[in-house]
Amino acid sequence: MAHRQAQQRRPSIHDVASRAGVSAATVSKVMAGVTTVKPENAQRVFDAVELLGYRVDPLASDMRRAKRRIIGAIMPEFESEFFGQMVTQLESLAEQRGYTLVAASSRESEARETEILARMHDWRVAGVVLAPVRNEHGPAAAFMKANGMTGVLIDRVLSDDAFDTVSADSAAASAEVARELIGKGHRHILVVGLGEQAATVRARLDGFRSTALKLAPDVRIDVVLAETDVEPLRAQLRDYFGQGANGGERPTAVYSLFLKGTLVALSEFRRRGWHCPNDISLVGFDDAEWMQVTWPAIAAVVQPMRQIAGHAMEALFARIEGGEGPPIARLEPCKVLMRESVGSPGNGPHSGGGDRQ
Amino acid sequence: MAHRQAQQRRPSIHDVASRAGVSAATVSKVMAGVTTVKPENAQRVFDAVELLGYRVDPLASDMRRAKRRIIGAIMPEFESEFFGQMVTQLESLAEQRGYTLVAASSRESEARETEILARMHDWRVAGVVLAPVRNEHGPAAAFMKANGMTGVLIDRVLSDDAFDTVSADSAAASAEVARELIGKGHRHILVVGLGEQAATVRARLDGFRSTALKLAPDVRIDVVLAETDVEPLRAQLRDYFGQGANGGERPTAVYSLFLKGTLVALSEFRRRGWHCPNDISLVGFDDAEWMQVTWPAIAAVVQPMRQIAGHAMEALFARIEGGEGPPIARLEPCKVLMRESVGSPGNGPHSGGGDRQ
DNA sequence: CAACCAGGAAAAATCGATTTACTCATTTCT
DNA sequence: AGAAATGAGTAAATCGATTTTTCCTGGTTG
Repeated sequence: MAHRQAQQRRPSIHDVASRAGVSAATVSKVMAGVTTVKPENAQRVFDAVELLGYRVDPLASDMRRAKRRIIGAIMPEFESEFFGQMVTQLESLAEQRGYTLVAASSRESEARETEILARMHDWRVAGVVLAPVRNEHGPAAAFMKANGMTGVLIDRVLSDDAFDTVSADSAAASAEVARELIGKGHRHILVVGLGEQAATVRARLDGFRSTALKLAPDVRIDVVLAETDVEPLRAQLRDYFGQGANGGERPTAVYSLFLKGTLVALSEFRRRGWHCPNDISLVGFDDAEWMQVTWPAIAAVVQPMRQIAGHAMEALFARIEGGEGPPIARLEPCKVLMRESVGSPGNGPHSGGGDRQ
Repeated sequence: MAHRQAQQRRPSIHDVASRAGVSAATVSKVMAGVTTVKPENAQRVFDAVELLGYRVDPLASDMRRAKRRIIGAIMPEFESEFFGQMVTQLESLAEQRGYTLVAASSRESEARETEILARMHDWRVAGVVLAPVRNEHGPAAAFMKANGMTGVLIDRVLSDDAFDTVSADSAAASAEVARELIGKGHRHILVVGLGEQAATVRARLDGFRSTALKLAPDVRIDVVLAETDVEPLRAQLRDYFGQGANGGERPTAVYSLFLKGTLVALSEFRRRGWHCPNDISLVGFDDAEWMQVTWPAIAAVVQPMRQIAGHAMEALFARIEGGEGPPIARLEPCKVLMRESVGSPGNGPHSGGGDRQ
């Protein structure tokens, strides 16, 4: 597949040693930057390294250490902007410290999560950044505990008695969304969510509800929560709106607790010919690039991805380097971007069916 | 960080061997499924493995092989649906064959691409799936050749003299887009693209242009291509439309050759208050989930992600297992989804400025 | 009965580094 | 001056497997 010459075995530390006329141990020291090597010998090693194109084999190098310079990252998915950026960021941070990031997708399955973790344990990774499918009480975190693994939990977690956690301050952000919606005059709001078990769903729901009720005790908050998958949620939402249309009662705003919910809500509005914000307002947790170019632009809660990634890695490396002390639970503040999809109720023509296009 | 008991060293093959009263070599054979072991001894090994919770250390296991059971994947980014799905899929396929996938993002930089490749070479990966930033003629592919690495090139490539390639049939898809747009009556079309050097950009442009000209020799095709980044493209597009507005001439349709271009086009339409498809039609290369829930739904070319991933891995493993023969260039057919963002020119009110919302 | 063969398992070499223990020289200190 | 400390370097052990080589034990064969 390439030049035969290039095919031959890569030079090992011994090749360099013999070329430089020193022992392998000396070469190892030079490569590690130890200063107790005679400059003359160091130079000969450098020359040999240059000549042979020698590079340390990280795998062999890691063999002797109990913890290898590998960080594992487990995300529920790679397909969304949020987790895509997260992996990119984590990779970059790991790399800065000379570690290799091995990322895996649990594909929203707790079973897979534990499998992947077991495999990472086999690799004797130095640490793991786990974004659990549900929350900090799942089998994955238990596995990590039982096996004495070092790790940080992020995103769908609140706090844990064994691991540091870093997540967005969902409750505060949701409270702000409530303030905005109540402030605009909404008194009948639907909250849409997926995965009742996800730590963040409850935080978001509670944060929203408590603030909304405090500001407007007469507010009506309906909740549609699906357990596991998006399609059931779509069906539930269809039912919900079907009933509401019959009774004549319809919420004037929808708050979706997660990205796919925003998509489902939008597609349901579409189906019924409702337009934002005239017929109904919409805010979603999680921002995406497309949300600012559509008509209307979709209001969204922006998670501080970089802060989450940064603090997660900081906490992780502190533990890897032996940091003691009780686990720390961090909450990073979000930004709420109010865009055109939010208006005041009754401010536009309340169309019953599609009329545009 | 966990039970002290769990903290202790993991059992090695020797621990199993002594527990089972056999040699390490025998344990190794049992683990590898070699049949020349007395059933009685095999059973004792199994028992010891069970008792100690032994698992093979993949790193140590890979030490002696020239090629390790690791596949490297280098993508230009992780943030888009396309590459996110690609990584997920590749990971799954690698895993099926007992390999670990190590993914890295080149962040659209050729320099980083080569750095990552060098690091993967250090790891002595068995093979690499490279989605190059530009095309198959970059420094990364050259590095792979020079170092005798095994690999497959995907996505922004056409064919190569050293590596198998797998990509979407951009030209054919673009031809179909041309047929659709010409068929709807469009005779002034703007094509928007990024990265003139990307193999696919030229293929898409040529495929579109040749078919459009064949069907309607009088068609006017304008092209706005930015070299490297999205922001310059936005500026160029702004200029383009600014001039067109002065001359009174404006394209009736836009074909974006890549996802971000579709976003830029949409946001430019937004800025000018143009609506799809009444004021202008839009088709983009690359589909995304949100495109079918917006108003209008955005027409898009869907890349056969699973096929690309599947054939890439097939080709890669064939080479890893020593497959010979000239490199194969595969083109996978795309699907074109014509959605509401495409209409016939002059079919709706040609608004000069925003009038809705 | 010696020679040969085969099955099964153990011993030893290997992969490519790091780290420990030890050896000489020099210095430094008492 | 003699002991202790320091500097610079090497041989060998080690990490945890795999693979090659060697060895042993019966059984068969000439």
